[in-house]
Amino acid sequence: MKISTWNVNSLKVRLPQVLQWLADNPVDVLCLQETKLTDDKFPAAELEAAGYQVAFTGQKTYNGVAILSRLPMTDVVKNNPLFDDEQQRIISATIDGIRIVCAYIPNGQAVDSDKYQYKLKWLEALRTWLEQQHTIHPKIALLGDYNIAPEDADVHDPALWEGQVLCSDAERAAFDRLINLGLKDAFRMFPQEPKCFSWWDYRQLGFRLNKGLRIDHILLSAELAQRCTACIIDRVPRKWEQPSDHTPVIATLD
DNA sequence: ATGGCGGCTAGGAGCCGA
Repeated sequence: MKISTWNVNSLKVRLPQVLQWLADNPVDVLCLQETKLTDDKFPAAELEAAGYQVAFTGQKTYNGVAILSRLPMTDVVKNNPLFDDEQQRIISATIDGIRIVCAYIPNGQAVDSDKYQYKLKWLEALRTWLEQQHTIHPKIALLGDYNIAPEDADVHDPALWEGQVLCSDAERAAFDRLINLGLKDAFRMFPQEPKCFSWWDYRQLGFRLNKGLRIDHILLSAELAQRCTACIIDRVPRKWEQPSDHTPVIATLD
Protein backbone atom coordinates (compact mmCIF):
# COMPACT_ATOMS: atom_id res chain seq x y z
CA MET A 1 0.00 0.00 0.00
CA LYS A 2 1.32 3.41 -0.95
CA ILE A 3 0.18 6.53 0.88
CA SER A 4 1.22 10.01 -0.20
CA THR A 5 0.82 13.73 0.34
CA TRP A 6 1.10 16.78 -1.93
CA ASN A 7 0.45 20.47 -1.39
CA VAL A 8 -0.85 21.37 -4.84
CA ASN A 9 -1.23 25.16 -4.35
CA SER A 10 -4.64 25.35 -6.05
CA LEU A 11 -6.33 22.19 -7.27
CA LYS A 12 -8.10 24.25 -9.92
CA VAL A 13 -4.77 25.06 -11.57
CA ARG A 14 -3.07 21.75 -10.73
CA LEU A 15 -5.79 19.20 -11.54
CA PRO A 16 -4.16 18.14 -14.83
CA GLN A 17 -0.89 17.57 -12.99
CA VAL A 18 -2.58 15.62 -10.21
CA LEU A 19 -4.22 13.36 -12.80
CA GLN A 20 -0.93 12.94 -14.66
CA TRP A 21 0.94 12.19 -11.45
CA LEU A 22 -1.65 9.60 -10.39
CA ALA A 23 -1.42 7.97 -13.81
CA ASP A 24 2.35 7.75 -13.38
CA ASN A 25 2.17 6.89 -9.66
CA PRO A 26 -0.97 4.86 -8.93
CA VAL A 27 -0.76 5.30 -5.16
CA ASP A 28 -3.55 3.98 -2.97
CA VAL A 29 -3.97 7.21 -1.02
CA LEU A 30 -3.12 10.81 -1.91
CA CYS A 31 -3.64 13.59 0.62
CA LEU A 32 -3.91 17.07 -0.89
CA GLN A 33 -3.45 20.47 0.73
CA GLU A 34 -4.19 24.00 -0.43
CA THR A 35 -6.96 22.97 -2.77
CA LYS A 36 -8.31 26.55 -2.49
CA LEU A 37 -11.75 25.42 -3.65
CA THR A 38 -15.17 25.58 -2.07
CA ASP A 39 -16.80 22.15 -1.93
CA ASP A 40 -19.19 22.93 -4.79
CA LYS A 41 -16.18 23.47 -7.06
CA PHE A 42 -14.26 20.33 -6.08
CA PRO A 43 -13.45 18.24 -9.19
CA ALA A 44 -14.88 15.00 -7.78
CA ALA A 45 -16.02 13.57 -11.11
CA GLU A 46 -12.61 13.90 -12.76
CA LEU A 47 -10.85 12.23 -9.82
CA GLU A 48 -13.46 9.48 -9.55
CA ALA A 49 -13.01 8.81 -13.26
CA ALA A 50 -9.32 8.27 -12.51
CA GLY A 51 -10.25 5.57 -10.00
CA TYR A 52 -10.28 7.50 -6.73
CA GLN A 53 -12.90 8.08 -4.11
CA VAL A 54 -12.74 11.57 -2.67
CA ALA A 55 -13.30 13.27 0.66
CA PHE A 56 -12.72 16.98 0.92
CA THR A 57 -13.37 20.16 2.83
CA GLY A 58 -12.53 23.54 1.39
CA GLN A 59 -13.11 27.25 1.41
CA LYS A 60 -12.69 30.17 -0.91
CA THR A 61 -9.16 31.37 -1.77
CA TYR A 62 -7.23 29.74 1.07
CA ASN A 63 -6.52 26.34 2.63
CA GLY A 64 -8.67 23.33 1.74
CA VAL A 65 -7.71 19.64 2.09
CA ALA A 66 -8.74 16.38 0.48
CA ILE A 67 -8.12 12.64 0.59
CA LEU A 68 -8.14 10.59 -2.60
CA SER A 69 -8.35 6.82 -2.15
CA ARG A 70 -8.55 3.78 -4.41
CA LEU A 71 -10.12 1.83 -1.52
CA PRO A 72 -13.32 2.70 0.31
CA MET A 73 -13.16 5.43 2.94
CA THR A 74 -15.18 5.36 6.15
CA ASP A 75 -15.69 7.63 9.13
CA VAL A 76 -14.71 10.84 7.36
CA VAL A 77 -14.16 13.65 9.87
CA LYS A 78 -13.51 17.27 8.94
CA ASN A 79 -11.28 19.49 11.09
CA ASN A 80 -10.18 18.99 14.71
CA PRO A 81 -13.24 18.69 16.95
CA LEU A 82 -11.20 20.11 19.85
CA PHE A 83 -10.31 23.33 17.99
CA ASP A 84 -12.87 25.79 16.71
CA ASP A 85 -11.43 26.89 13.39
CA GLU A 86 -13.02 28.48 10.34
CA GLN A 87 -9.98 27.52 8.27
CA GLN A 88 -10.36 24.17 6.54
CA ARG A 89 -7.07 22.42 7.31
CA ILE A 90 -7.77 18.81 8.38
CA ILE A 91 -9.67 15.86 7.02
CA SER A 92 -9.38 12.27 8.16
CA ALA A 93 -10.77 8.88 7.14
CA THR A 94 -10.24 5.17 7.71
CA ILE A 95 -8.88 3.27 4.71
CA ASP A 96 -8.07 -0.44 4.84
CA GLY A 97 -7.94 -0.28 8.63
CA ILE A 98 -5.58 2.69 8.67
CA ARG A 99 -6.62 6.05 10.09
CA ILE A 100 -5.40 8.63 7.59
CA VAL A 101 -5.16 12.22 8.81
CA CYS A 102 -4.49 14.84 6.13
CA ALA A 103 -3.34 18.18 7.56
CA TYR A 104 -2.38 21.59 6.27
CA ILE A 105 -0.61 23.10 9.26
CA PRO A 106 -0.63 26.92 9.34
CA ASN A 107 2.30 28.74 7.80
CA GLY A 108 2.77 31.25 10.62
CA GLN A 109 4.05 34.02 8.32
CA ALA A 110 6.70 35.35 10.77
CA VAL A 111 7.63 34.60 14.36
CA ASP A 112 6.42 38.02 15.57
CA SER A 113 3.01 37.76 13.88
CA ASP A 114 -0.42 36.81 15.19
CA LYS A 115 -0.43 34.03 12.60
CA TYR A 116 2.56 32.46 14.34
CA GLN A 117 0.67 32.40 17.64
CA TYR A 118 -2.29 30.84 15.84
CA LYS A 119 0.07 28.23 14.39
CA LEU A 120 1.41 27.26 17.82
CA LYS A 121 -2.09 27.04 19.34
CA TRP A 122 -3.26 25.05 16.33
CA LEU A 123 -0.34 22.62 16.75
CA GLU A 124 -1.04 22.15 20.45
CA ALA A 125 -4.68 21.36 19.71
CA LEU A 126 -3.56 18.96 17.00
CA ARG A 127 -1.30 17.18 19.47
CA THR A 128 -4.06 16.80 22.05
CA TRP A 129 -6.54 15.48 19.49
CA LEU A 130 -3.99 13.21 17.83
CA GLU A 131 -3.10 11.67 21.17
CA GLN A 132 -6.75 10.67 21.57
CA GLN A 133 -6.97 9.49 17.97
CA HIS A 134 -3.83 7.42 18.38
CA THR A 135 -5.39 5.60 21.34
CA ILE A 136 -8.55 4.89 19.35
CA HIS A 137 -6.67 4.03 16.13
CA PRO A 138 -3.28 2.37 16.80
CA LYS A 139 -2.74 2.31 13.04
CA ILE A 140 -2.65 6.04 12.33
CA ALA A 141 -0.74 8.19 9.84
CA LEU A 142 -0.48 11.98 9.78
CA LEU A 143 0.34 13.22 6.30
CA GLY A 144 0.57 16.74 5.03
CA ASP A 145 2.22 20.10 4.78
CA TYR A 146 3.53 20.71 8.30
CA ASN A 147 5.18 24.04 7.50
CA ILE A 148 8.00 22.91 9.80
CA ALA A 149 11.51 21.87 8.84
CA PRO A 150 12.26 19.55 11.78
CA GLU A 151 16.05 19.71 11.68
CA ASP A 152 18.84 21.70 10.09
CA ALA A 153 19.34 18.77 7.69
CA ASP A 154 15.94 19.72 6.27
CA VAL A 155 17.08 23.25 5.39
CA HIS A 156 19.25 24.33 2.44
CA ASP A 157 20.92 27.11 4.46
CA PRO A 158 20.41 26.60 8.21
CA ALA A 159 22.23 29.80 9.13
CA LEU A 160 19.94 31.87 6.90
CA TRP A 161 16.83 30.21 8.33
CA GLU A 162 17.89 30.01 11.99
CA GLY A 163 15.05 31.20 14.20
CA GLN A 164 12.86 32.05 11.21
CA VAL A 165 9.33 30.83 10.77
CA LEU A 166 9.24 27.14 9.68
CA CYS A 167 12.53 26.55 11.56
CA SER A 168 12.03 28.21 14.96
CA ASP A 169 12.63 26.35 18.21
CA ALA A 170 8.96 26.52 19.23
CA GLU A 171 7.80 25.02 15.94
CA ARG A 172 10.41 22.28 16.09
CA ALA A 173 9.41 21.56 19.70
CA ALA A 174 5.79 21.21 18.55
CA PHE A 175 6.94 18.79 15.86
CA ASP A 176 8.89 16.82 18.47
CA ARG A 177 5.79 16.63 20.66
CA LEU A 178 3.98 14.95 17.76
CA ILE A 179 6.88 12.51 17.41
CA ASN A 180 6.73 11.89 21.16
CA LEU A 181 3.19 10.59 20.80
CA GLY A 182 4.94 7.52 19.40
CA LEU A 183 5.10 8.51 15.74
CA LYS A 184 7.97 8.10 13.31
CA ASP A 185 9.05 10.46 10.53
CA ALA A 186 8.86 7.93 7.69
CA PHE A 187 11.41 9.73 5.53
CA ARG A 188 14.08 9.54 8.25
CA MET A 189 13.56 5.80 8.80
CA PHE A 190 15.67 5.19 5.70
CA PRO A 191 19.04 6.36 4.39
CA GLN A 192 18.58 9.47 2.24
CA GLU A 193 20.79 11.66 0.13
CA PRO A 194 21.74 14.98 1.75
CA LYS A 195 19.70 18.07 0.90
CA CYS A 196 16.40 16.39 0.15
CA PHE A 197 13.58 18.93 0.20
CA SER A 198 9.86 18.99 -0.54
CA TRP A 199 9.38 22.73 -1.16
CA TRP A 200 11.32 25.33 -3.12
CA ASP A 201 10.51 29.02 -3.49
CA TYR A 202 9.25 30.01 -6.91
CA ARG A 203 11.64 32.96 -6.78
CA GLN A 204 15.39 33.16 -7.16
CA LEU A 205 15.69 29.91 -9.11
CA GLY A 206 14.93 28.14 -5.86
CA PHE A 207 14.41 24.71 -7.38
CA ARG A 208 17.27 24.87 -9.87
CA LEU A 209 19.65 25.84 -7.08
CA ASN A 210 18.00 23.37 -4.67
CA LYS A 211 17.30 26.13 -2.17
CA GLY A 212 14.53 24.24 -0.44
CA LEU A 213 13.06 22.98 2.79
CA ARG A 214 11.66 19.61 3.83
CA ILE A 215 8.32 20.63 5.33
CA ASP A 216 5.97 17.94 3.95
CA HIS A 217 5.97 14.84 6.10
CA ILE A 218 4.44 11.45 6.75
CA LEU A 219 4.34 10.44 10.41
CA LEU A 220 3.49 6.83 11.20
CA SER A 221 2.43 5.11 14.41
CA ALA A 222 4.58 2.19 15.56
CA GLU A 223 2.30 -0.41 14.00
CA LEU A 224 2.55 1.31 10.63
CA ALA A 225 6.24 2.15 10.94
CA GLN A 226 6.91 -1.57 11.27
CA ARG A 227 5.20 -2.10 7.93
CA CYS A 228 6.96 0.79 6.16
CA THR A 229 9.54 -0.33 3.61
CA ALA A 230 10.30 2.95 1.85
CA CYS A 231 9.67 6.68 1.90
CA ILE A 232 10.66 8.99 -0.95
CA ILE A 233 10.18 12.53 -2.15
CA ASP A 234 9.21 12.67 -5.82
CA ARG A 235 10.84 15.75 -7.34
CA VAL A 236 9.60 15.01 -10.84
CA PRO A 237 6.43 17.15 -10.86
CA ARG A 238 8.40 20.16 -9.62
CA LYS A 239 10.09 20.11 -13.06
CA TRP A 240 6.82 20.25 -14.97
CA GLU A 241 5.34 23.38 -16.53
CA GLN A 242 3.47 25.56 -14.04
CA PRO A 243 4.39 23.40 -11.03
CA SER A 244 3.24 23.57 -7.44
CA ASP A 245 6.04 24.86 -5.23
CA HIS A 246 5.70 21.59 -3.25
CA THR A 247 6.33 18.07 -4.47
CA PRO A 248 4.83 14.73 -3.35
CA VAL A 249 6.06 12.47 -0.55
CA ILE A 250 5.24 8.75 -0.74
CA ALA A 251 5.47 6.01 1.91
CA THR A 252 5.20 2.33 1.05
CA LEU A 253 3.58 0.00 3.59
CA ASP A 254 3.72 -3.79 3.43
C1' DA B 1 17.04 42.27 0.34
C1' DT B 2 10.93 45.34 3.58
C1' DG B 3 12.16 42.01 -3.07
C1' DG B 4 11.59 38.23 -6.26
C1' DC B 5 7.11 34.20 -8.06
C1' DG B 6 2.61 32.45 -8.41
C1' DG B 7 -2.33 32.07 -7.17
C1' DC B 8 -6.12 34.41 -5.41
C1' DT B 9 -9.91 38.07 -5.74
C1' DA B 10 -10.83 41.60 -8.51
C1' DG B 11 -11.61 43.89 -12.46
C1' DG B 12 -6.76 47.57 -8.97
C1' DA B 13 -3.37 46.40 -6.52
C1' DG B 14 -2.77 43.83 -2.60
C1' DC B 15 -2.89 39.66 0.32
C1' DC B 16 -0.79 35.38 1.22
C1' DG B 17 2.24 31.57 0.91
C1' DA B 18 6.99 29.59 2.92
